[in-house]
Amino acid sequence: MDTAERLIRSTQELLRDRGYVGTSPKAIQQHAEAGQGSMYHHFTGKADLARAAIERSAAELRAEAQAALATDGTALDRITAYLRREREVLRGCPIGGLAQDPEVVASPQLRQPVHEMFDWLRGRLTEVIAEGRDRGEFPDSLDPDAAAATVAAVVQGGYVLARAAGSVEPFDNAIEGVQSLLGASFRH
Amino acid sequence: MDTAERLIRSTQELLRDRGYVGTSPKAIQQHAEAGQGSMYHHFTGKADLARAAIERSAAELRAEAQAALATDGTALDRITAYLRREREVLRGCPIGGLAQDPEVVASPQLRQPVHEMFDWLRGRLTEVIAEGRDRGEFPDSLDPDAAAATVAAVVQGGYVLARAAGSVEPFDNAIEGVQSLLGASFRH
DNA sequence: GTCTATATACTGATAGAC
DNA sequence: GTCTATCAGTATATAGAC
Repeated sequence: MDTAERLIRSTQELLRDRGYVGTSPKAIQQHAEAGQGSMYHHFTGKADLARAAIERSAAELRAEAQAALATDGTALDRITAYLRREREVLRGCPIGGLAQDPEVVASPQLRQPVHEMFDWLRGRLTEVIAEGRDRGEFPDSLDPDAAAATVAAVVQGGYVLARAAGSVEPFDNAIEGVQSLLGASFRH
Repeated sequence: MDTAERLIRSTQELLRDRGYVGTSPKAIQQHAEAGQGSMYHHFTGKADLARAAIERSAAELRAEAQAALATDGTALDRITAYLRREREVLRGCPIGGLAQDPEVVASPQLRQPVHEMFDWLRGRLTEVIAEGRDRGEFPDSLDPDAAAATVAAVVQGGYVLARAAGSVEPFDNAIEGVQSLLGASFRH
C-alpha cells in the first residue's frame, strides 16, 4: 500500500474516532507511519486529506447500503436488511458523525460528500418504499419521502443514543421500533 | 449575572456550537468576558466547567420535553407536541451533539449527564406510549420501549440529516414520517 | 518523494501578586 | 475573586536539503 493510500485510510479511522476538529496532522502521520513532508507532498493540508478520506468513506457506505437494499424480497425485507446490517455502533457512523463536527459543517468542501451521501441514501430508500407501496405492501397513505427520512434518521439517532448510553441496546431498540411500525402499516 | 454563571452559560453555547474537543478555555473566557484566573478560581479546569454546563443543558432540555409531554390529549397528541416543539435544528441538539464528541464519550464524568438525559427521555416516552396503548389508542402489539427509542432516535437522527444537508427539510420529513407511522398504527 | 529544521499561534494549565 | 506572568506541549503548516 503506498503512502497516499495509507494516509487516506488512517484519516478515515481518525475522523471516525476523533472527528475533524479532534484529528491533528501529526496524529495522522503517526497512524500512517508517514513523515510530515510526505503528507504535505501528497495533500495540500489537513482539509484536503480529510476531503479525500470522507469521499472514500462515503463511497464505502453507499456500496454497503446498496448491497442491503438490492436484495430480493418485499420492500420491508430490503429495508430490514439495511437496518440490520452489521455496524460498529459504538464507534458512531463514519459519515453521520461528521455532521456534528463544526468545521465540517462550516466548510462546503468537507460537507459536500456528507450531504451527497445522505441525499443518495434517502433517495434510494424512497425508491424502495415507493416500489413496495405500488405493489400494495404499504398503504397508499404512506409518504415514501417521509418514511425514507424516518428510516435514515432512526439509524443516525440510534448511533447517538447508543453512544450516550455506552451500550448498543438503544440502537437495537430504535431499529426494532421502526421496523415494527413499518410492518404494522401493511394494509389490514 | 455573576462570573460563574456567565462561564456556565458561555460554555453551554460553545459546547453546542463547537463540541467539547473544539472548545478551548480561552474561547470560554472571551465569550464570558472573564479572566483566566477567574475561570480557574471557580472551576478546577475545562472538564469541570463542561460538566456544569452539560448538567445545565440537560436540565433545560428535560424541562422542555416534559412540558410538551405533559399536555392534554391522546398519547399521539403528546408525542406530536414533543416532536414538533421549537428547535434550532441546524445548531444540533445541545445534548445529543455531545454524544459524538470523543472526549465526552470517553469520560464517565462528562458522559453521565448525557446518558441520564436520554434514559429519562426514553422512559418518559415509554410511559406516554404505554398509557396510550392501555387506552386502546395503539395496538397491543406495539412495544412501548421500542417505539419510544424510535421516537427519540428520529429526533436525534433528524438533526444529523439536517446538518448534513444544511437544511431543516430532512428533519421535518423524518418527524412527519414517524408521526404518520405512529398514527397509522391505530387499530383498524 | 521523504526528511529535518524552523515558525507562529494556540492549549490547558500553574504561580503568585493585588 | 481577579489579574498578569510563565510554561511545556501541540496545531498546522513552510522551507529547503537529500
